[in-house]
Amino acid sequence: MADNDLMSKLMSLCKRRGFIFQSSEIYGGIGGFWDYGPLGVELKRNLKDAWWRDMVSGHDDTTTPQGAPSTYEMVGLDCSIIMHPQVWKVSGHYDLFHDMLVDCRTCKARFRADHLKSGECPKKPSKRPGEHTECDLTDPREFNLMFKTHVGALFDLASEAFLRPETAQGIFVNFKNVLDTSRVKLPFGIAQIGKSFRNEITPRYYTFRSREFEQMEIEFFCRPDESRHWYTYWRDRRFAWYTSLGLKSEKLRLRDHDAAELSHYSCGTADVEYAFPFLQEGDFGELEGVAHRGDFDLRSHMEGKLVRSGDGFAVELDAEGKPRHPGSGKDLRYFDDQTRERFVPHVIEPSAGADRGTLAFLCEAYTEDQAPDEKGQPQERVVMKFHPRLAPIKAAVFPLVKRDGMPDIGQDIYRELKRRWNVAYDEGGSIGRRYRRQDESGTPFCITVDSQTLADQTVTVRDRDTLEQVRVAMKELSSFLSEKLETP
RNA sequence: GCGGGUGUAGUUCAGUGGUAGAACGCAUGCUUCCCAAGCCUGAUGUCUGGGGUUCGAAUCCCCACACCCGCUCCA
Repeated sequence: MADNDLMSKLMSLCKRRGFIFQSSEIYGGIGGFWDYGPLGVELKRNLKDAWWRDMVSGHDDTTTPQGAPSTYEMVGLDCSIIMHPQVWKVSGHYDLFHDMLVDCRTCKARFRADHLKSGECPKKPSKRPGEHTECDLTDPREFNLMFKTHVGALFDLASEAFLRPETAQGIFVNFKNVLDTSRVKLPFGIAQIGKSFRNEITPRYYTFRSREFEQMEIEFFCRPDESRHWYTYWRDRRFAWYTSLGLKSEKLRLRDHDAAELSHYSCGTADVEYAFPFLQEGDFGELEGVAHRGDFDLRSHMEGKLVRSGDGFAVELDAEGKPRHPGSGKDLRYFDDQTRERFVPHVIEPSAGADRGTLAFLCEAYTEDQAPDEKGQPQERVVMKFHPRLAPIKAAVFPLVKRDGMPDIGQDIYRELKRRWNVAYDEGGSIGRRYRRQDESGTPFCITVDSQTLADQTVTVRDRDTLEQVRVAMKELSSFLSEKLETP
Protein backbone atom coordinates (compact mmCIF):
# COMPACT_ATOMS: atom_id res chain seq x y z
CA MET A 1 0.00 0.00 0.00
CA ALA A 2 1.41 3.36 -1.01
CA ASP A 3 1.58 5.91 1.76
CA ASN A 4 -0.77 8.43 0.20
CA ASP A 5 -1.42 10.09 3.52
CA LEU A 6 2.25 10.92 3.91
CA MET A 7 2.43 12.11 0.33
CA SER A 8 -0.53 14.49 0.74
CA LYS A 9 0.95 15.94 3.89
CA LEU A 10 4.29 16.41 2.24
CA MET A 11 2.71 18.05 -0.80
CA SER A 12 0.75 20.54 1.27
CA LEU A 13 3.86 21.35 3.30
CA CYS A 14 5.80 21.91 0.09
CA LYS A 15 3.16 24.36 -1.07
CA ARG A 16 2.66 26.01 2.31
CA ARG A 17 6.34 26.56 2.95
CA GLY A 18 7.36 27.39 -0.58
CA PHE A 19 9.27 24.34 -1.70
CA ILE A 20 7.29 23.38 -4.79
CA PHE A 21 4.51 25.08 -6.77
CA GLN A 22 2.57 23.92 -9.75
CA SER A 23 3.77 25.69 -12.88
CA SER A 24 1.49 28.50 -14.14
CA GLU A 25 -0.86 27.81 -11.27
CA ILE A 26 -2.93 30.99 -11.63
CA TYR A 27 -3.92 29.86 -15.11
CA GLY A 28 -4.94 26.40 -13.96
CA GLY A 29 -1.54 24.78 -14.16
CA ILE A 30 0.14 22.87 -16.97
CA GLY A 31 0.62 19.14 -16.69
CA GLY A 32 4.07 17.82 -16.00
CA PHE A 33 5.75 21.11 -15.12
CA TRP A 34 6.70 22.32 -11.64
CA ASP A 35 8.29 25.36 -10.05
CA TYR A 36 10.56 25.55 -7.03
CA GLY A 37 9.72 28.21 -4.44
CA PRO A 38 12.12 30.14 -2.21
CA LEU A 39 12.98 27.15 -0.02
CA GLY A 40 12.80 24.61 -2.83
CA VAL A 41 15.30 26.42 -4.99
CA GLU A 42 17.79 26.46 -2.12
CA LEU A 43 17.28 22.75 -1.48
CA LYS A 44 17.68 21.76 -5.12
CA ARG A 45 20.64 24.07 -5.58
CA ASN A 46 22.31 22.58 -2.51
CA LEU A 47 21.81 19.12 -3.97
CA LYS A 48 23.33 20.14 -7.29
CA ASP A 49 26.16 21.98 -5.55
CA ALA A 50 26.90 18.93 -3.39
CA TRP A 51 27.00 16.77 -6.51
CA TRP A 52 29.25 19.18 -8.40
CA ARG A 53 31.54 19.62 -5.41
CA ASP A 54 31.75 15.89 -4.64
CA MET A 55 32.08 14.71 -8.24
CA VAL A 56 33.83 17.55 -10.07
CA SER A 57 35.33 20.60 -8.40
CA GLY A 58 36.40 18.74 -5.27
CA HIS A 59 37.76 15.73 -7.14
CA ASP A 60 41.38 14.86 -6.28
CA ASP A 61 43.01 13.52 -9.42
CA THR A 62 46.26 12.64 -7.67
CA THR A 63 44.83 9.97 -5.39
CA THR A 64 43.24 6.64 -6.32
CA PRO A 65 39.79 6.61 -4.72
CA GLN A 66 38.80 3.53 -2.78
CA GLY A 67 37.48 0.89 -5.14
CA ALA A 68 38.75 2.61 -8.29
CA PRO A 69 41.24 1.00 -10.69
CA SER A 70 43.38 4.12 -10.82
CA THR A 71 43.42 7.87 -10.46
CA TYR A 72 41.31 9.81 -12.93
CA GLU A 73 40.52 13.34 -13.97
CA MET A 74 37.21 15.14 -14.00
CA VAL A 75 36.11 18.26 -15.86
CA GLY A 76 32.80 20.02 -16.37
CA LEU A 77 30.78 21.21 -19.32
CA ASP A 78 27.59 23.15 -19.96
CA CYS A 79 26.01 22.53 -23.35
CA SER A 80 23.13 24.15 -25.22
CA ILE A 81 19.67 22.66 -24.91
CA ILE A 82 18.95 22.87 -28.64
CA MET A 83 21.50 21.04 -30.74
CA HIS A 84 21.91 20.07 -34.37
CA PRO A 85 18.98 17.78 -35.26
CA GLN A 86 21.37 15.20 -36.62
CA VAL A 87 22.57 14.57 -33.05
CA TRP A 88 19.20 13.00 -32.20
CA LYS A 89 18.96 11.04 -35.41
CA VAL A 90 22.39 9.52 -34.84
CA SER A 91 21.83 8.90 -31.14
CA GLY A 92 18.71 6.89 -31.91
CA HIS A 93 16.35 9.20 -30.06
CA TYR A 94 14.69 10.47 -33.21
CA ASP A 95 13.62 7.03 -34.38
CA LEU A 96 12.70 5.81 -30.94
CA PHE A 97 10.85 8.89 -29.77
CA HIS A 98 9.20 9.86 -32.97
CA ASP A 99 6.61 7.41 -34.19
CA MET A 100 3.34 7.19 -35.98
CA LEU A 101 1.19 5.12 -33.65
CA VAL A 102 -2.20 3.49 -33.94
CA ASP A 103 -4.30 2.76 -30.86
CA CYS A 104 -7.06 0.19 -30.60
CA ARG A 105 -10.05 1.66 -28.77
CA THR A 106 -11.32 -1.80 -27.91
CA CYS A 107 -8.34 -3.62 -26.50
CA LYS A 108 -6.28 -0.48 -25.65
CA ALA A 109 -3.21 -1.86 -27.36
CA ARG A 110 -0.88 0.46 -29.24
CA PHE A 111 0.95 -0.38 -32.45
CA ARG A 112 3.49 1.33 -34.62
CA ALA A 113 1.74 2.31 -37.84
CA ASP A 114 4.46 0.67 -39.91
CA HIS A 115 4.13 -2.56 -37.92
CA LEU A 116 0.40 -3.17 -38.41
CA LYS A 117 1.05 -5.84 -41.02
CA SER A 118 3.49 -7.71 -38.79
CA GLY A 119 2.11 -6.90 -35.33
CA GLU A 120 -0.17 -9.10 -33.31
CA CYS A 121 -3.49 -8.11 -31.77
CA PRO A 122 -3.62 -9.15 -28.09
CA LYS A 123 -7.05 -10.75 -28.67
CA LYS A 124 -7.16 -14.48 -29.22
CA PRO A 125 -7.06 -16.22 -31.61
CA SER A 126 -4.04 -14.29 -32.77
CA LYS A 127 -4.63 -12.03 -35.71
CA ARG A 128 -3.15 -8.83 -37.08
CA PRO A 129 -4.34 -5.58 -35.50
CA GLY A 130 -7.63 -4.57 -37.08
CA GLU A 131 -8.56 -8.05 -38.28
CA HIS A 132 -10.90 -8.92 -35.42
CA THR A 133 -14.44 -7.67 -35.86
CA GLU A 134 -14.25 -5.82 -32.51
CA CYS A 135 -11.05 -4.01 -33.46
CA ASP A 136 -11.47 -0.25 -33.53
CA LEU A 137 -8.24 1.35 -34.66
CA THR A 138 -7.51 5.07 -34.61
CA ASP A 139 -5.89 6.79 -37.55
CA PRO A 140 -2.10 6.86 -37.31
CA ARG A 141 -1.18 9.68 -34.94
CA GLU A 142 2.18 11.30 -34.49
CA PHE A 143 3.75 10.59 -31.14
CA ASN A 144 6.74 12.72 -30.43
CA LEU A 145 8.33 12.30 -27.07
CA MET A 146 10.86 14.99 -27.94
CA PHE A 147 9.67 18.59 -27.79
CA LYS A 148 9.87 20.05 -31.25
CA THR A 149 10.63 23.65 -32.09
CA HIS A 150 11.97 25.69 -34.97
CA VAL A 151 15.25 27.50 -35.25
CA GLY A 152 14.92 30.83 -37.02
CA ALA A 153 11.74 32.59 -37.97
CA LEU A 154 10.86 30.29 -40.84
CA PHE A 155 8.71 27.33 -39.83
CA ASP A 156 9.59 24.63 -42.31
CA LEU A 157 10.99 21.13 -42.10
CA ALA A 158 14.54 22.33 -42.55
CA SER A 159 14.31 24.54 -39.47
CA GLU A 160 12.92 21.79 -37.22
CA ALA A 161 14.86 21.21 -34.01
CA PHE A 162 14.34 19.49 -30.66
CA LEU A 163 14.79 20.30 -27.02
CA ARG A 164 17.30 17.78 -25.75
CA PRO A 165 15.79 14.66 -24.16
CA GLU A 166 19.06 14.06 -22.29
CA THR A 167 22.20 16.02 -21.50
CA ALA A 168 24.55 13.18 -22.43
CA GLN A 169 24.76 13.89 -26.17
CA GLY A 170 26.18 17.35 -25.58
CA ILE A 171 29.11 15.71 -23.84
CA PHE A 172 29.71 13.16 -26.61
CA VAL A 173 29.68 15.71 -29.40
CA ASN A 174 32.13 17.84 -27.39
CA PHE A 175 34.42 14.93 -26.59
CA LYS A 176 37.05 16.05 -29.09
CA ASN A 177 36.85 19.68 -27.98
CA VAL A 178 37.52 18.69 -24.39
CA LEU A 179 40.36 16.35 -25.37
CA ASP A 180 41.98 19.01 -27.52
CA THR A 181 41.76 21.83 -25.02
CA SER A 182 41.97 20.52 -21.47
CA ARG A 183 45.02 18.19 -21.47
CA VAL A 184 42.94 15.41 -19.88
CA LYS A 185 44.15 11.86 -20.33
CA LEU A 186 42.19 8.65 -20.07
CA PRO A 187 40.57 7.77 -17.78
CA PHE A 188 38.58 10.95 -17.26
CA GLY A 189 35.02 12.13 -16.79
CA ILE A 190 33.05 15.03 -18.20
CA ALA A 191 30.22 16.24 -15.99
CA GLN A 192 27.20 18.35 -16.77
CA ILE A 193 24.12 19.60 -14.93
CA GLY A 194 21.26 20.84 -17.02
CA LYS A 195 17.64 20.72 -18.09
CA SER A 196 16.23 18.03 -20.32
CA PHE A 197 12.77 17.67 -21.81
CA ARG A 198 10.60 14.69 -22.58
CA ASN A 199 7.01 14.92 -23.66
CA GLU A 200 5.87 12.22 -21.27
CA ILE A 201 2.55 10.61 -22.08
CA THR A 202 1.67 10.30 -18.41
CA PRO A 203 3.35 12.80 -16.08
CA ARG A 204 2.80 11.31 -12.68
CA TYR A 205 3.72 11.21 -9.04
CA TYR A 206 4.19 14.87 -8.21
CA THR A 207 7.55 15.98 -9.63
CA PHE A 208 8.79 12.42 -10.18
CA ARG A 209 7.93 12.15 -13.85
CA SER A 210 7.97 15.67 -15.23
CA ARG A 211 8.20 16.88 -18.79
CA GLU A 212 10.96 19.30 -17.94
CA PHE A 213 13.62 18.01 -15.57
CA GLU A 214 17.19 18.52 -14.59
CA GLN A 215 19.92 15.93 -14.91
CA MET A 216 23.30 15.59 -13.27
CA GLU A 217 25.35 13.45 -15.60
CA ILE A 218 28.87 12.17 -15.92
CA GLU A 219 30.21 10.55 -19.05
CA PHE A 220 33.27 8.70 -17.87
CA PHE A 221 35.72 7.67 -20.60
CA CYS A 222 38.11 4.79 -20.09
CA ARG A 223 40.03 2.00 -21.80
CA PRO A 224 37.72 -0.83 -22.93
CA ASP A 225 39.66 -3.40 -20.91
CA GLU A 226 39.13 -1.40 -17.70
CA SER A 227 35.51 -0.50 -18.33
CA ARG A 228 33.94 -3.27 -16.23
CA HIS A 229 35.96 -2.25 -13.23
CA TRP A 230 35.04 1.42 -13.68
CA TYR A 231 31.42 0.46 -14.06
CA THR A 232 31.33 -1.21 -10.66
CA TYR A 233 33.32 1.67 -9.14
CA TRP A 234 30.82 4.26 -10.32
CA ARG A 235 27.82 2.14 -9.47
CA ASP A 236 28.96 1.72 -5.86
CA ARG A 237 30.28 5.24 -5.51
CA ARG A 238 27.04 6.78 -6.69
CA PHE A 239 24.95 4.59 -4.39
CA ALA A 240 27.08 5.62 -1.43
CA TRP A 241 26.68 9.29 -2.31
CA TYR A 242 22.96 9.19 -1.51
CA THR A 243 23.43 7.53 1.85
CA SER A 244 26.13 10.08 2.72
CA LEU A 245 23.49 12.79 2.33
CA GLY A 246 21.01 11.04 4.55
CA LEU A 247 18.89 8.63 2.51
CA LYS A 248 18.39 5.59 4.68
CA SER A 249 19.91 2.50 3.16
CA GLU A 250 16.81 0.38 3.66
CA LYS A 251 14.85 2.78 1.44
CA LEU A 252 17.56 2.77 -1.19
CA ARG A 253 18.56 -0.08 -3.38
CA LEU A 254 20.93 -0.80 -6.19
CA ARG A 255 19.32 -2.90 -8.87
CA ASP A 256 21.11 -4.44 -11.82
CA HIS A 257 19.07 -4.52 -15.00
CA ASP A 258 18.54 -7.89 -16.57
CA ALA A 259 19.39 -8.37 -20.23
CA ALA A 260 15.87 -7.80 -21.54
CA GLU A 261 15.66 -4.46 -19.78
CA LEU A 262 18.89 -2.99 -21.11
CA SER A 263 18.61 0.11 -23.28
CA HIS A 264 19.47 -0.06 -26.94
CA TYR A 265 23.03 1.08 -26.28
CA SER A 266 23.83 -0.53 -22.96
CA CYS A 267 25.77 -3.63 -22.07
CA GLY A 268 25.21 -3.24 -18.34
CA THR A 269 23.07 -0.90 -16.24
CA ALA A 270 22.23 -0.54 -12.59
CA ASP A 271 19.68 1.82 -11.09
CA VAL A 272 19.88 3.56 -7.76
CA GLU A 273 16.30 3.39 -6.57
CA TYR A 274 14.35 4.86 -3.68
CA ALA A 275 11.20 3.58 -2.03
CA PHE A 276 9.07 6.67 -2.64
CA PRO A 277 5.96 6.84 -0.48
CA PHE A 278 3.67 7.20 -3.51
CA LEU A 279 4.73 3.78 -4.78
CA GLN A 280 3.31 0.47 -3.69
CA GLU A 281 4.99 -1.24 -0.77
CA GLY A 282 8.03 -3.01 -2.13
CA ASP A 283 8.28 -0.84 -5.25
CA PHE A 284 11.16 1.52 -5.91
CA GLY A 285 11.55 4.51 -8.22
CA GLU A 286 14.67 5.40 -10.15
CA LEU A 287 16.91 8.19 -8.86
CA GLU A 288 19.89 7.47 -11.04
CA GLY A 289 20.97 5.06 -13.73
CA VAL A 290 24.56 3.95 -14.01
CA ALA A 291 25.08 2.55 -17.50
CA HIS A 292 27.94 0.90 -19.27
CA ARG A 293 27.50 2.35 -22.77
CA GLY A 294 30.54 0.78 -24.37
CA ASP A 295 31.71 2.72 -27.42
CA PHE A 296 28.17 3.10 -28.72
CA ASP A 297 27.88 6.87 -28.51
CA LEU A 298 31.25 7.99 -29.78
CA ARG A 299 31.09 5.42 -32.56
CA SER A 300 27.62 6.59 -33.54
CA HIS A 301 28.79 10.16 -33.85
CA MET A 302 31.69 8.99 -36.00
CA GLU A 303 29.94 6.47 -38.27
CA GLY A 304 26.23 6.99 -38.02
CA LYS A 305 23.25 5.57 -36.15
CA LEU A 306 24.00 2.07 -34.92
CA VAL A 307 21.69 -0.90 -34.57
CA ARG A 308 22.24 -4.22 -32.90
CA SER A 309 23.88 -6.74 -35.17
CA GLY A 310 24.73 -10.13 -33.76
CA ASP A 311 26.73 -9.57 -30.58
CA GLY A 312 27.69 -6.05 -31.52
CA PHE A 313 26.46 -3.00 -33.37
CA ALA A 314 26.56 -2.00 -37.01
CA VAL A 315 25.65 1.17 -38.83
CA GLU A 316 22.01 1.07 -39.85
CA LEU A 317 21.69 1.24 -43.62
CA ASP A 318 18.90 2.55 -45.81
CA ALA A 319 17.51 0.92 -48.95
CA GLU A 320 20.42 2.15 -51.00
CA GLY A 321 22.95 0.69 -48.59
CA LYS A 322 23.99 4.08 -47.23
CA PRO A 323 23.89 4.98 -43.51
CA ARG A 324 20.31 5.73 -42.53
CA HIS A 325 21.49 8.56 -40.27
CA PRO A 326 25.11 9.42 -41.10
CA GLY A 327 27.49 10.41 -38.32
CA SER A 328 29.83 13.38 -38.32
CA GLY A 329 32.69 11.55 -39.99
CA LYS A 330 35.04 13.10 -37.44
CA ASP A 331 37.64 10.88 -35.81
CA LEU A 332 36.63 10.69 -32.15
CA ARG A 333 39.21 8.08 -31.22
CA TYR A 334 41.65 8.60 -28.39
CA PHE A 335 45.38 8.29 -28.96
CA ASP A 336 47.28 6.72 -26.08
CA ASP A 337 50.83 8.04 -26.40
CA GLN A 338 52.20 5.43 -23.97
CA THR A 339 50.97 2.37 -25.82
CA ARG A 340 50.81 4.10 -29.24
CA GLU A 341 47.23 2.82 -29.61
CA ARG A 342 44.32 4.66 -31.18
CA PHE A 343 40.88 3.50 -30.05
CA VAL A 344 37.34 4.55 -29.18
CA PRO A 345 37.06 4.80 -25.39
CA HIS A 346 34.32 3.04 -23.51
CA VAL A 347 31.85 5.08 -21.51
CA ILE A 348 30.36 4.66 -18.05
CA GLU A 349 27.43 6.97 -17.49
CA PRO A 350 26.13 7.81 -14.02
CA SER A 351 23.00 9.84 -14.83
CA ALA A 352 21.11 11.29 -11.89
CA GLY A 353 17.81 13.16 -11.78
CA ALA A 354 18.16 16.36 -9.78
CA ASP A 355 14.40 16.74 -9.34
CA ARG A 356 13.97 13.11 -8.39
CA GLY A 357 16.81 13.44 -5.90
CA THR A 358 15.25 16.57 -4.47
CA LEU A 359 11.92 14.77 -4.13
CA ALA A 360 13.56 11.78 -2.44
CA PHE A 361 15.28 14.01 0.09
CA LEU A 362 12.00 15.82 0.74
CA CYS A 363 10.24 12.51 1.35
CA GLU A 364 13.05 11.28 3.54
CA ALA A 365 13.16 14.49 5.57
CA TYR A 366 9.45 14.64 6.41
CA THR A 367 9.09 13.62 10.04
CA GLU A 368 6.36 13.88 12.62
CA ASP A 369 7.45 13.65 16.22
CA GLN A 370 6.64 15.11 19.60
CA ALA A 371 7.89 18.29 21.17
CA PRO A 372 6.75 19.75 24.47
CA ASP A 373 4.60 22.87 24.56
CA GLU A 374 5.07 25.69 27.06
CA LYS A 375 3.30 23.65 29.70
CA GLY A 376 5.56 20.69 29.04
CA GLN A 377 2.81 18.69 27.34
CA PRO A 378 3.98 16.76 24.27
CA GLN A 379 2.59 18.18 21.03
CA GLU A 380 2.86 16.88 17.50
CA ARG A 381 5.64 18.50 15.54
CA VAL A 382 6.38 18.44 11.81
CA VAL A 383 10.08 18.69 11.09
CA MET A 384 12.06 18.39 7.88
CA LYS A 385 15.21 16.53 8.81
CA PHE A 386 17.45 17.52 5.93
CA HIS A 387 21.14 16.76 5.96
CA PRO A 388 22.87 20.05 6.93
CA ARG A 389 24.49 20.28 3.50
CA LEU A 390 21.07 20.20 1.87
CA ALA A 391 19.09 22.32 4.33
CA PRO A 392 17.77 25.46 2.58
CA ILE A 393 18.41 27.60 5.67
CA LYS A 394 21.43 26.66 7.76
CA ALA A 395 20.60 28.58 10.93
CA ALA A 396 18.06 31.04 12.29
CA VAL A 397 18.78 33.82 14.78
CA PHE A 398 16.19 34.89 17.36
CA PRO A 399 16.16 37.47 20.11
CA LEU A 400 14.33 35.77 22.95
CA VAL A 401 12.31 38.96 23.53
CA LYS A 402 12.09 42.26 21.72
CA ARG A 403 13.78 44.40 24.36
CA ASP A 404 16.98 44.95 26.31
CA GLY A 405 18.85 45.29 23.03
CA MET A 406 18.44 41.63 22.13
CA PRO A 407 17.20 42.37 18.59
CA ASP A 408 20.31 44.44 17.90
CA ILE A 409 22.61 41.68 19.09
CA GLY A 410 20.62 39.12 17.10
CA GLN A 411 20.90 41.20 13.94
CA ASP A 412 24.65 41.57 14.43
CA ILE A 413 24.96 37.79 14.65
CA TYR A 414 22.69 37.38 11.64
CA ARG A 415 24.77 39.76 9.52
CA GLU A 416 27.99 38.05 10.53
CA LEU A 417 26.72 34.55 9.71
CA LYS A 418 25.01 35.69 6.52
CA ARG A 419 28.42 36.32 5.00
CA ARG A 420 28.95 32.56 4.84
CA TRP A 421 25.54 30.88 4.92
CA ASN A 422 21.90 31.29 4.16
CA VAL A 423 20.69 32.35 7.60
CA ALA A 424 17.31 33.65 8.75
CA TYR A 425 16.47 36.29 11.36
CA ASP A 426 13.07 36.24 13.07
CA GLU A 427 11.71 38.22 15.99
CA GLY A 428 8.01 37.61 15.37
CA GLY A 429 5.88 35.58 17.75
CA SER A 430 6.82 33.44 20.69
CA ILE A 431 10.12 31.63 20.76
CA GLY A 432 8.36 28.27 20.43
CA ARG A 433 6.50 29.38 17.33
CA ARG A 434 9.72 30.55 15.75
CA TYR A 435 11.40 27.22 16.49
CA ARG A 436 8.50 25.37 14.87
CA ARG A 437 8.59 27.56 11.79
CA GLN A 438 12.22 26.66 11.26
CA ASP A 439 11.46 22.99 11.93
CA GLU A 440 9.14 22.92 8.92
CA SER A 441 11.80 24.63 6.83
CA GLY A 442 14.35 22.06 7.97
CA THR A 443 16.76 24.56 9.53
CA PRO A 444 19.32 22.53 11.53
CA PHE A 445 20.19 25.17 14.13
CA CYS A 446 18.41 27.99 15.93
CA ILE A 447 20.46 30.59 17.76
CA THR A 448 18.78 32.51 20.55
CA VAL A 449 19.94 35.69 22.24
CA ASP A 450 18.77 35.82 25.88
CA SER A 451 19.50 37.79 29.04
CA GLN A 452 22.60 35.76 29.72
CA THR A 453 23.95 36.93 26.36
CA LEU A 454 23.96 40.46 27.74
CA ALA A 455 26.12 39.32 30.64
CA ASP A 456 28.59 36.91 29.08
CA GLN A 457 28.28 37.12 25.25
CA THR A 458 27.06 33.54 24.86
CA VAL A 459 23.95 32.38 23.01
CA THR A 460 21.98 29.16 22.95
CA VAL A 461 22.13 26.91 19.91
CA ARG A 462 19.17 24.60 19.61
CA ASP A 463 19.42 21.39 17.63
CA ARG A 464 16.54 20.75 15.22
CA ASP A 465 16.43 16.99 15.73
CA THR A 466 17.17 16.56 19.44
CA LEU A 467 15.77 19.91 20.66
CA GLU A 468 18.82 20.12 22.90
CA GLN A 469 20.47 23.45 23.55
CA VAL A 470 24.08 24.29 24.18
CA ARG A 471 25.61 27.63 25.09
CA VAL A 472 28.16 28.92 22.63
CA ALA A 473 30.21 32.09 22.83
CA MET A 474 29.12 34.56 20.16
CA LYS A 475 32.60 34.84 18.77
CA GLU A 476 32.81 31.04 18.43
CA LEU A 477 29.52 30.75 16.50
CA SER A 478 31.00 30.81 13.05
CA SER A 479 33.50 28.03 13.72
CA PHE A 480 30.90 26.08 15.71
CA LEU A 481 28.47 26.12 12.78
CA SER A 482 31.22 25.51 10.30
CA GLU A 483 32.10 22.28 12.05
CA LYS A 484 28.47 21.19 12.35
CA LEU A 485 27.43 22.13 8.82
CA GLU A 486 30.42 21.26 6.75
CA THR A 487 31.77 18.10 8.32
CA PRO A 488 30.45 15.28 6.15
C1' G B 1 -3.90 6.21 -23.53
C1' C B 2 -8.14 3.82 -20.39
C1' G B 3 -11.03 3.87 -15.83
C1' G B 4 -12.22 6.05 -10.87
C1' G B 5 -11.95 10.33 -7.59
C1' U B 6 -11.11 15.42 -6.36
C1' G B 7 -10.98 20.84 -7.38
C1' U B 8 -14.04 26.70 -2.23
C1' A B 9 -8.70 31.70 1.62
C1' G B 10 -1.62 30.27 2.02
C1' U B 11 -3.02 25.05 4.17
C1' U B 12 -6.88 21.53 5.83
C1' C B 13 -11.88 21.58 5.02
C1' A B 14 -17.46 22.95 5.85
C1' G B 15 -21.06 25.01 2.72
C1' U B 16 -26.61 21.16 -2.07
C1' G B 17 -30.25 26.96 -6.01
C1' G B 18 -31.08 32.86 -2.51
C1' U B 19 -25.43 38.09 1.06
C1' A B 20 -18.64 33.44 0.84
C1' G B 21 -17.54 30.38 6.05
C1' A B 22 -14.38 27.83 10.11
C1' A B 23 -9.80 26.28 12.07
C1' C B 24 -4.83 26.81 11.56
C1' G B 25 -1.40 29.94 9.15
C1' C B 26 0.00 35.09 7.76
C1' A B 27 0.39 40.43 9.10
C1' U B 28 -0.02 44.20 13.28
C1' G B 29 0.49 45.76 18.32
C1' C B 30 0.76 44.55 23.59
C1' U B 31 2.49 40.87 26.81
C1' U B 32 6.13 37.01 27.14
C1' C B 33 13.43 34.64 29.71
C1' C B 34 13.26 28.88 25.65
C1' C B 35 9.58 24.99 22.22
C1' A B 36 2.85 25.98 17.88
C1' A B 37 0.86 30.52 24.76
C1' G B 38 -2.69 34.80 25.69
C1' C B 39 -5.08 39.09 24.08
C1' C B 40 -5.66 43.46 20.09
C1' U B 41 -6.29 44.78 15.19
C1' G B 42 -6.14 43.34 10.18
C1' A B 43 -5.46 41.40 5.17
C1' U B 44 -6.46 37.52 1.85
C1' G B 45 -11.37 34.21 -2.57
C1' U B 46 -11.27 34.55 -11.16
C1' C B 47 -15.60 29.16 -5.29
C1' U B 48 -10.14 25.54 -11.39
C1' G B 49 -11.58 27.76 -16.45
C1' G B 50 -15.34 28.35 -20.39
C1' G B 51 -20.24 27.72 -21.93
C1' G B 52 -25.44 26.50 -20.68
C1' U B 53 -30.18 26.16 -17.58
C1' U B 54 -32.46 29.74 -14.11
C1' C B 55 -35.31 35.79 -11.83
C1' G B 56 -30.89 34.00 -9.31
C1' A B 57 -25.44 28.98 -9.78
C1' A B 58 -19.82 27.51 -5.47
C1' U B 59 -24.32 24.32 -5.73
C1' C B 60 -27.80 21.66 -11.64
C1' C B 61 -26.07 20.36 -17.01
C1' C B 62 -22.13 20.28 -20.93
C1' C B 63 -17.00 20.97 -22.39
C1' A B 64 -12.07 21.78 -21.07
C1' C B 65 -7.88 22.00 -17.53
C1' A B 66 -5.19 20.42 -13.25
C1' C B 67 -4.03 17.10 -9.37
C1' C B 68 -4.64 12.26 -6.79
C1' C B 69 -5.62 6.81 -7.24
C1' G B 70 -5.75 2.06 -10.22
C1' C B 71 -4.26 0.02 -15.05
C1' U B 72 -0.85 1.00 -19.29
C1' C B 73 3.83 3.10 -20.44
C1' C B 74 8.71 4.39 -18.68
C1' A B 75 12.79 4.66 -24.52
